[in-house]
Amino acid sequence: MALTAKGAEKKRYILEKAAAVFIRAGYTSVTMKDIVDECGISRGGLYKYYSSTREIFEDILTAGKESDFCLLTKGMENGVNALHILSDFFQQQKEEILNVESTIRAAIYEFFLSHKNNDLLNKFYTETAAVIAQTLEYGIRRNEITGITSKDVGKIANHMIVILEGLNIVALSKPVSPAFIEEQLDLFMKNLA
Amino acid sequence: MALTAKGAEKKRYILEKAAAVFIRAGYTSVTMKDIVDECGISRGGLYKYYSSTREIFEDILTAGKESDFCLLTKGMENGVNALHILSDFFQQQKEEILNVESTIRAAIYEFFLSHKNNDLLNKFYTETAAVIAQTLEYGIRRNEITGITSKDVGKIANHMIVILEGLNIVALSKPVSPAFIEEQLDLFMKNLA
Amino acid sequence: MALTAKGAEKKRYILEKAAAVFIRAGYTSVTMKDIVDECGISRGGLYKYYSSTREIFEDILTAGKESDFCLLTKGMENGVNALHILSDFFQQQKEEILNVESTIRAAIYEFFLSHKNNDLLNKFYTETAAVIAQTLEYGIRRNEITGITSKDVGKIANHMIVILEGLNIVALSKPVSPAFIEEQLDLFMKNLA
Amino acid sequence: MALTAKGAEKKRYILEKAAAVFIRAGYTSVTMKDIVDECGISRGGLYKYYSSTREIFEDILTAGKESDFCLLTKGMENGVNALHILSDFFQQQKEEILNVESTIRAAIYEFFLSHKNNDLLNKFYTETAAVIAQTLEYGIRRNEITGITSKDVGKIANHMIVILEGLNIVALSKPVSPAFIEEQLDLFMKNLA
DNA sequence: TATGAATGAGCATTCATTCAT
DNA sequence: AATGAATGAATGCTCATTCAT
Repeated sequence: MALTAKGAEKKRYILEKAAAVFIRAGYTSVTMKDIVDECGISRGGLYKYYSSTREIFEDILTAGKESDFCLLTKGMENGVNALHILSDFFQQQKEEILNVESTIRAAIYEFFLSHKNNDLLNKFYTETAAVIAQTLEYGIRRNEITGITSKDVGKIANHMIVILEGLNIVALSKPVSPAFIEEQLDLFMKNLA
Repeated sequence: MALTAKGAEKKRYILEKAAAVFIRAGYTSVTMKDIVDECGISRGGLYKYYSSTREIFEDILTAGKESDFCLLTKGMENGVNALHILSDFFQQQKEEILNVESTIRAAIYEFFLSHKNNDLLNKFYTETAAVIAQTLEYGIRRNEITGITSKDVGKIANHMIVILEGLNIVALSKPVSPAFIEEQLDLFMKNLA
Repeated sequence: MALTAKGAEKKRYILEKAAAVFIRAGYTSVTMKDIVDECGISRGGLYKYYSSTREIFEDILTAGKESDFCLLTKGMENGVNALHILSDFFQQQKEEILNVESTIRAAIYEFFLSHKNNDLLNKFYTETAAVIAQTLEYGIRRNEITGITSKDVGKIANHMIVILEGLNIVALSKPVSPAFIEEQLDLFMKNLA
Repeated sequence: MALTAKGAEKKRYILEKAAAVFIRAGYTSVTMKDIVDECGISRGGLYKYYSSTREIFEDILTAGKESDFCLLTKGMENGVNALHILSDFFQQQKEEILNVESTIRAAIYEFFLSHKNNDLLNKFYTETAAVIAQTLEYGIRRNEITGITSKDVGKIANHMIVILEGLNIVALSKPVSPAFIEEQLDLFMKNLA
């Protein structure tokens, strides 16, 4: 049965409330009841739309995707200097890492660790790497990035993902300072200059 | 009550079997029953030694510690060339990352994500960073590492941890090739030369 | 969450069935399973309303209160002769003592013995003593009770409770005859004449 | 198998330690493990002598019996004034009631309430009543007790038991003052004068 | 549609009891 | 005899899931 407009709205409402739960409590420990309570609806009402926390979480991920690297695509569309684009992107990532405790990131790791045969994270990495690579190519083309050649962009894009993931994990193990993150990102930037 | 020799042996047996379960199934989904079944003992028999999967897991972590960076300490004790030490260490890390699916690493991430106020991982990072920093100092002192000065070793040691953690996470999201890992580690090595 | 009318009815049903179990089996040995079985509902169904036998038992006590001394308050309200009121009250107590094996009294003693820091029984004694004292005052005021003065009512009211409790305990240890109880209550009555 | 002298000694040791446990924790909640721990022996060691807490408790009761009314029998043997004997007995009972929290009395009630078809308490009451009755007869014979005649001694002896039991129960529900107990016992004494 | 009471499968946990050493 | 590790039956308790209203 196709969802009516009203149904789609209800789903959005559920995702929004559920996201708050996942941010607060992580992934594994969240029960359908937790989400029912947060939404203020009935069990039956929730089950009409979703039959597991997994389904809900996957929908949250799908809905929230793109937003991460739209800074990059928008920047290229607007012809912004590649180094500025990357700098803005890093700034955004830094903010996220500093506030990692109040983002859904921990839940995402839990989710993907507890569903081994899941390639959502893999897809996300591949897509992000592609957009970063595009940005690098864009910067090389415009002579704004000179430290690397076209053949290295894949490697460097992956390096960036590796470093950002590493920073997130470390930040989840203990609060980190802005200086720590800047230092680490600077080490990456040295690859480009 | 102090454990008898026999009791200690039984504990070791339980840890070994439980580790197999955690490697196979991660952390959160593992139940006391799973471990009971794997051990081939009775419920009461397990509870005599451990009262929760958390307790068991923490004991596994404690027992398995140190082993990770003993390559570094041993190398320095034996006066090995710093670059060789690091190279060996990378080789070891590479192997672990390639086989991350059959190590307990995924369970460790799950464990630490589901017990937020836990600083085991934090401690582990701090200790590892310290040993890496020592190794870098050692290399600088011996003129084997020339690309960095003493004041950078902390930053670089942390960078290494960030990259290794990032690689592990990425490797958990999809199988990665040896080439991929080498490529990424080489980017790190460029900082030292 | 406030209970719906239906929920309140279910609770009453559970209390009724549970009371039968407590009367039959006492307090300590009763399990949630016993009550589940008696109610003919599921475990989860019971746990929705109560999470322990203790909670259930406390609700039974709360629900069943007052009834014991309403004979006294009603009598005074209706201007009945004090000695008649007491006589009726004794009659009621006698019946209860004779049938103590099929009342919840044994369970009450068990309950209160196994939860030491519980002042439900204490409260019950205090309240009962107060109503008895009121009745005695009432009788003295009306010149129906002449053997004691106002200053003795507290002592005598307590004496009554002591004797009633003693009779209950003795009756629980072996079946007693109506004559035995009458004899003992008469010894108390001699204090009033 | 008859117990050796050594076995009998071990049993006495177990009973002594177990009594401490029952005084501290009541009857129902005590497990064989609690007693094993208190005795500092092995499970097997305990099971060699006793196979349940019930058996142990019954042995404690049997061993401790007589002591309660030996004051009465001794008094008569020594030709003490009946009113003095009773006064001493009351004094003893008062002490026990005041310290009821640190005696085995609560455990006794729990024990007898949780084993309905048990006539130990009944027997105890019958025996105590008999000795009290003897003491009353003795006092009547010696013209020390004048308020009652021989035909009332049974009734009065039972009354005494009823009041003592009532006092114990009330004292278990809340700490009582010496004055409270004296007051109540005085009301009883008025029957004799 | 929406509700939330009811279900029962499944894991957690405790203890009396046994038995190889 | 004494030990205490091991057993497993029994109960506690939670949740995903269903379904009558």
